[in-house]
Amino acid sequence: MSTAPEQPNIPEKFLSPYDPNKVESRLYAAWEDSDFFNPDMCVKKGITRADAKPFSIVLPPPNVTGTLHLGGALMVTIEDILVRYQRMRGKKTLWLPGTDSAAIATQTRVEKNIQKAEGKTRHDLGREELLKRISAFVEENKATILKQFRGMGASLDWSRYLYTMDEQHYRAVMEAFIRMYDAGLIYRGNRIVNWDPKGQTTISDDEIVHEERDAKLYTFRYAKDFPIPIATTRLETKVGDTAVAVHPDDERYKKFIGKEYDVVFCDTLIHIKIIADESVEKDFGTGALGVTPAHSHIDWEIADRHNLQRPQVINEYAKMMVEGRLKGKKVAEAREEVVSWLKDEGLLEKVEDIKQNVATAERTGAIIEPLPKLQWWVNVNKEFVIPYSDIPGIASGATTTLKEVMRKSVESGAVSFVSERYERVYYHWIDNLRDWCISRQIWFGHRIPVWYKEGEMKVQIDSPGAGWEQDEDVLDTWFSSGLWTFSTLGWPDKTSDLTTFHPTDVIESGYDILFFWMARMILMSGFFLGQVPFRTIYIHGLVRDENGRKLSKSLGNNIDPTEVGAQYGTDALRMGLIVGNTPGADFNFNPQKVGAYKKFANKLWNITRFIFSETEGVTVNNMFSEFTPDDQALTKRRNELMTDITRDMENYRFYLAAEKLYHYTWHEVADVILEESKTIFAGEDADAKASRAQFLLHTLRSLLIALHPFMPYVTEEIWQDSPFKRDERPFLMVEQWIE
RNA sequence: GGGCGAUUAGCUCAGUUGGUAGAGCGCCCCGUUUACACCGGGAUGGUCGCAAGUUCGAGUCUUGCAUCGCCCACCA
Repeated sequence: MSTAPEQPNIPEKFLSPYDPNKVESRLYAAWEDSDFFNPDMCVKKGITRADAKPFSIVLPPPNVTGTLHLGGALMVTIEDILVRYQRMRGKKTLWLPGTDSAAIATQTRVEKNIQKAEGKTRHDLGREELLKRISAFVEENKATILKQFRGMGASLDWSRYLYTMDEQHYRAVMEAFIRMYDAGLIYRGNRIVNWDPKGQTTISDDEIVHEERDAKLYTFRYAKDFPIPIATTRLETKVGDTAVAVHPDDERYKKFIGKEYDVVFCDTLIHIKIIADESVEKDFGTGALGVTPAHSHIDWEIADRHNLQRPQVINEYAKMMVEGRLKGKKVAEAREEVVSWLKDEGLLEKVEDIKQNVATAERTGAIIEPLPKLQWWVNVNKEFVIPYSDIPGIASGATTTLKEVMRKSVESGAVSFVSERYERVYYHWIDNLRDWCISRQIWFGHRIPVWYKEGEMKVQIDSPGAGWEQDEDVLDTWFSSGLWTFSTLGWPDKTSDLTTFHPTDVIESGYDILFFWMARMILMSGFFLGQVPFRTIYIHGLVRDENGRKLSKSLGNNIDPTEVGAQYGTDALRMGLIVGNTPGADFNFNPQKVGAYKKFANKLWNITRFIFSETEGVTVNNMFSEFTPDDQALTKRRNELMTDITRDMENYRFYLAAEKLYHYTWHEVADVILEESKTIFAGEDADAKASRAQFLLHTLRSLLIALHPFMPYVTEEIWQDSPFKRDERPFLMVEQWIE
């Protein structure tokens, strides 16, 4: 390599193109070793004032056994930009990392592995052995995701890292269950649940996806002398009917209301009462609804109102439980059997082809069987006294409900959305919220702290003694995730972290888990602390490919952010994910764009090389006041830009700030100002030279600072060999922001 | 059935409170190899989905329409 003799003091690294691969892991290690990711250390080392305003954000914990996908890379980028910016603003900044056990997903995967390798099911292994295997699997896999987050440049405080199955979080979950139970908000009840016959567990309403399928709508009578024909798609459930509901104003059926009939339907004796219920649609089907309380949510509610029997006729394996010709048949076969029986009896009046939305389990794809089960529930409508509340509109000591807590937290503005339109979606969701089923029939997770012995029940963490059996079920993963903003800070202990950093400032996540997670955090934080969990919700959209298609392995268009980062550099990847990405909207990711930002990193590198070589021997003078009129004008323009950028940062417009900085750097500084400077430096005017030298140095310094949240690596790498570096602040990462 | 969003250059998208339309990539021409070929200069390219309204002025606000997409909802 040639080292130009006329540039003796320029650090040699600037003479060859910027190479991210030579820089990134070294710099990340240096940052991490410095302890400046930890706000306490920043205070201790004099970087942050002890009385500085705190800024905190929790990382939505990724699946501990997962790998980083592009959506995750976007999440990390946005949050790191936010955090680096706030840290440079001088705030006591905490970004708290963690990983999630992802109970169902992880257990399913381990079970599958065992099935493949050993041909055994979890029941062959037993609970204890399975949990051991899962734990080993987690240990083996968790390093990957943590390494990938580091690779993105994430300035997370690893000293506070928490895994959802760690002791600290476990205690929080147990405590939460017990306190909610004591407050009367958690109850055990035999109620209709969404049962996943494949996964053999209950799932919540939010874990259901509706799929449109072709179905047949059958119109039939229970018996020859039954007065009202009814329509249904699920003939096999009709052996579980206990009523026929009609609309109270329906002239056709008014005269039958209150009458009761005993009929033998497909070998099963059923007792049908004709009832009137407002929920029945007069114009659909025959205007009469066969009520199957045990196997339909709506019918269950009707049964509540009319005090009906609720015989269960389908079991956990989606097979018929009745005697006779349907016995033991799967639901689909049973349906065919009922059809042929109806035909034989001359009871089938009509068969129509319709489109139907079928509820399926998001994870296993199985068709959901609604059936009654003894489960644990959180009552979202029951009143309780909130001992302490910071939530506007709910006073300390007031009587309220969890639903009201969720609504008021947002309505009052205590929690606000960066994209306002999500607020209405949120209210809509709350209004339709039913009691939350929190028990799951899997083994990996937080086991319900309830003990039984001879009909007695105790709610406590440890076994009450010999002969007591613990509840078999574990808690819904979202029950524990809902505590995340404060369990990570040490709750239920009254820690100084909790006082300092809660409520957190921002939660940042994709809209796919808005309700799963964010709404539940609001619920939990409101109940346990009387606080909102965060003040601002930043929702990012789905990352798609450049043609707007979803990224998926099966489509073959999956993009591994780690590979992209290795090819173009992490800074370029971050820019490619941010520029043009509006909060809340889906985003099409274009690898070519990332290529453009790789060039940009190099451009900045070369701007540095030029400026350093032209200002050889010049001392940076922050108080310099002898600017030429031209340089005064340029300084004014630069200052205005920085003010503008700061405003964008404060308002979460990172996509704009990044683009403006890009444009200014390349097309104003490099293309115009540097070209013009060549003439000045070649000329004779010493004052103009001195002025321009100071201007260029000040400008480079500003650019590095403003670009650092977006492109942390290249800016830090330049800074480390620049005259801007100060002894008391060894990294650009902890330098002060310029407004 | 209810709600939400989108429609801007060939492609993918920005455009923050209304003030003569922007970026990346692509395409064409020219130049440069002592900051940078991970380069520079220039050119081409848009009736901002359609229609009406408010305004001195509308991509931006209002209304209607069209097309596409998403979310919610168990018409059994």
